[in-house]
Amino acid sequence: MNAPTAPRVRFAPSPTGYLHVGGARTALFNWLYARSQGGTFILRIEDTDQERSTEASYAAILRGMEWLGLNWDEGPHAGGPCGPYLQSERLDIYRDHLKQLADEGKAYRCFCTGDDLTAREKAVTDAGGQWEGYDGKCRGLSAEESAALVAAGTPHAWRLHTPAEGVTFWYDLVVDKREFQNAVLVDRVIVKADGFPTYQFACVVDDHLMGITHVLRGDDHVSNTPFQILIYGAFGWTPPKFGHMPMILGPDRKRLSKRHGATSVDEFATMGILPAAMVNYLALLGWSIGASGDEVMDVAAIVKKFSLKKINNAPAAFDYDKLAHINAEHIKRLSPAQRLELAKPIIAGRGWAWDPAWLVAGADSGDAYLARVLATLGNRFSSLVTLPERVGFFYGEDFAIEQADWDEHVATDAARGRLAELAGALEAALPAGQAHAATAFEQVVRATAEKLGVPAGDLIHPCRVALTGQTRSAGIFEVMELVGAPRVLARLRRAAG
RNA sequence: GUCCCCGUCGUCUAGUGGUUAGGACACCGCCCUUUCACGGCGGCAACACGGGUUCGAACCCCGUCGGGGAUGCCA
Repeated sequence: MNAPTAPRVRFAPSPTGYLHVGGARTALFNWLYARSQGGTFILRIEDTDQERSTEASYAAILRGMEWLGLNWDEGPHAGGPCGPYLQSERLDIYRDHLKQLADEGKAYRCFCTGDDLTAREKAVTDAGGQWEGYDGKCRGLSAEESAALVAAGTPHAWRLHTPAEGVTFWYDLVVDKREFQNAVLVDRVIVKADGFPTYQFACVVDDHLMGITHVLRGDDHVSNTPFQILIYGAFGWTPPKFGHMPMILGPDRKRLSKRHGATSVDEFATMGILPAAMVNYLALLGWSIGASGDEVMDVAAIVKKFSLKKINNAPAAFDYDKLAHINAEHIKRLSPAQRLELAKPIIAGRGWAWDPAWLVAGADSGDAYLARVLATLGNRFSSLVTLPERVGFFYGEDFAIEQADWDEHVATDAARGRLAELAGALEAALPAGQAHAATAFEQVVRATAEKLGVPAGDLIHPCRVALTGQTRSAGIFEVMELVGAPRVLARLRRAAG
């Protein structure tokens, strides 16, 4: 019986932008595979594009990975036996490997410039032909011609000799057998004129040297795979297993872009999405937990259930509504203490602070007060971004007032009269200078309604708008208790005009 | 254009020859209720189309259409 070797997988982003959802999903699935199989997850930075790679992007990617909780066993900062993990620091390795292929006649110098290529392409298409990629012009250069050009200082790239016939295929982890006619593959560049390897070359060399066993990547890489398999073949290496995951599309099933809304994990973070919710939603995109089971899962549950077999093979549309739902479910499952930690910086960020003069029993500190506020919210606390507007009226007098609600419920003679009546009753019934419980407020409100001969609701609704500025809030008596009698009276009188 | 992949409610999906085609999000209605939310109950809504194969197709085959990807000295 063969002991299965622990898989080694990697996420290999290029630092040319923020960590977007597609990349995050790819990273997540690799991470999930490693964690579920007891394997190793490697982070490798593919910064071989000198033009586009930036420090800021590099930092953004690491930040995004950390935010999502996708820790890597080998990679930047973590180190590891196969480093360095930045391709720009592995140039000598690629050079040595290129030399091997060159010596064996498997790679050749190409002196064509980009302009040469576009000119030839234009010539072909103008003649009504079909340009099918590099035409192999420099493949036929003799050693002497090549040497002469080099001696003259002509810049050149290196291309791989690819076979003109036959097929290249592999058994994909997601879509079963995939095959390409070698005839459609062209001699692509493996080392650029600036001496840097192309993605195709660096990726293969590194995956091999780093012992990668499974390459899980986006479906947009499918057409790169046969060429890369040819590179493995040129070295005499055994390719890893490949799995190509479906793309993530925008809600309109077009390529996901900024115009659809947030696309970077940073943006989701500022939108108040919890990392656990983001991971949960991303896991649900293109993967299914099977016939039964709760879709709302923490990371441990996802790791436990994860299986490559359940990866879908059709592109999936990103649904912001469902993400919001998953996020709300995660918030709902948080303990009061966890919610408090989540809310504290948001409240502090607004400059809001508790004041003992509010006379709220049991709230003898900012944390204790906020904890009680959050308790009244209950499941209404479903989004980090809407939290301030939900609790603003607990922290000051300049809370937002819904004008339409105010006009309808407060700004009428009848309502004003009732509110004035209620204010008077509260003042008379509730001793000043001390805290009062919700039940005490309720008693007075109901008694006043009875005295006025109106349904309690006729007093409650104007009250809610007067106290909170909105028609929606937690139970109004709990609100009164936490706003505290002094402020309740002030607001009622202000509303009563 | 060429090559590759995909095609179940609007969306994410379950389903691998026989199901009243299931769940979730969204949407609608009812209940609960001092409002909102939560919760509960119910509803709307799908096998892209056309041919086969088969006693029987969402499931297998072919074609069409539709969507996506690739076609770089980007990754």
